[in-house]
Amino acid sequence: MARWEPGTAARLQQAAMELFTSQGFERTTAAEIAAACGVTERTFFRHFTDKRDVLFRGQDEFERVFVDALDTVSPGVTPMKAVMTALRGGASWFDDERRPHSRMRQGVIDANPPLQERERHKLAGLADTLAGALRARGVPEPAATLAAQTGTTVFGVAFGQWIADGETRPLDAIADDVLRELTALTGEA
Amino acid sequence: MARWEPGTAARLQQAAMELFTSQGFERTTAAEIAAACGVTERTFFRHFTDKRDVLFRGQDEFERVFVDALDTVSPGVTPMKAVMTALRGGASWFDDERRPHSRMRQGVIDANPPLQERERHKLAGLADTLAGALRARGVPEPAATLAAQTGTTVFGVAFGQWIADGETRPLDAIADDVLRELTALTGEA
DNA sequence: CCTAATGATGACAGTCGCTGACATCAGAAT
DNA sequence: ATTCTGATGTCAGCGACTGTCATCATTAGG
Repeated sequence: MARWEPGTAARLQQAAMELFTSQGFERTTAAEIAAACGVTERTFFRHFTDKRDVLFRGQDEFERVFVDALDTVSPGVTPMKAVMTALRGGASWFDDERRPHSRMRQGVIDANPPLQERERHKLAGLADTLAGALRARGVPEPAATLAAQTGTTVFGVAFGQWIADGETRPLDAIADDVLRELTALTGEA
Repeated sequence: MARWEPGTAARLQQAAMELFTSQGFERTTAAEIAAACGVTERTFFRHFTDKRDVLFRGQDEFERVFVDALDTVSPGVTPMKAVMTALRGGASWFDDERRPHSRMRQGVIDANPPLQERERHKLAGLADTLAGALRARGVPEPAATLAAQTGTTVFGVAFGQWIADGETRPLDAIADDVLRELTALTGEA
């Protein structure tokens, strides 16, 4: 038997979610989250780089799903098609079982500006990662950045729809629709 | 004659730019910036909501240039064309005289992750504002958000090119080129 | 000309986010 | 049995940021 309960990080994440939900992000201290798990504030900051990070861990793994999907695409495919394949790969990570949790999580983020700022930063980081992967495939700039950013835009809009009340379609299907809409929009200009 | 030197906020911004440039963002304290202008730390935080804000003030005015340009567009124009008009309006704000200052400023931001995060947040805020203006014009969702976000993507890429070394073309011309590239990309998918 | 309202600032205490340094101690490795 | 490892506790401390009250030159009003 271990000296400490395992999964401290996961328990801290869950405690943070509950506390942020019940009393808000600003009015929840890191020490409070830690105490809820029976550890000290110092331990909290050993698991997470800052207070916002507690809701965004696992993103690295999340990014890898996108990149792995992109790597399966044969070299000749156009950048946007490659990005859309990456998106569908990432979308598969958000299966129907995950939808309720994603809804709650997004509720917390939407209610707290500092968390929105972090989320946008993470999404931008995904775009940077995808752009780098495209450049590694030989896509020149600015096409690589444009395709990657456009892809994350599509993903973000589709995700917002996916967690909307009453929505039941899978994320990848929504993303396809959103891309069609965007293609129509740019085609008009 | 005024009791205090006027333009305290502007002097704080300039002092902050110099200190961030010479010794970095993290290793510059708010008290230090304030002292460089002969005021107290408390006064610094009366002018700026937080330390990062000192480099991002004036954005509200900056956003209005975009929206004002959008408002000049006649109602029947397609969303993307309307957004591109807004972009050209915003681009006119960055005239050639402003380019050296923008280059320095971007250098500081690129060197400091916390500032990058704030910049992305501000750019996202511009997208939200534009999307709202589009909805006010009768553009439905998700077209409004897509057009607005795509527009800011184009603007961001064009801006990055505009401040690149040796670049001399005006921002609006670059933005037009970037949009053409993006249209070509989406047309392939 | 006197007086009161204004408004940017100083002074100060305090909370909280976050870090560095060192000690602790159960279990794994040797 | 001893050493090593690694997650944790403890503690001191800095810096970001806020609430509160006092100050005082300027300005508006009488």
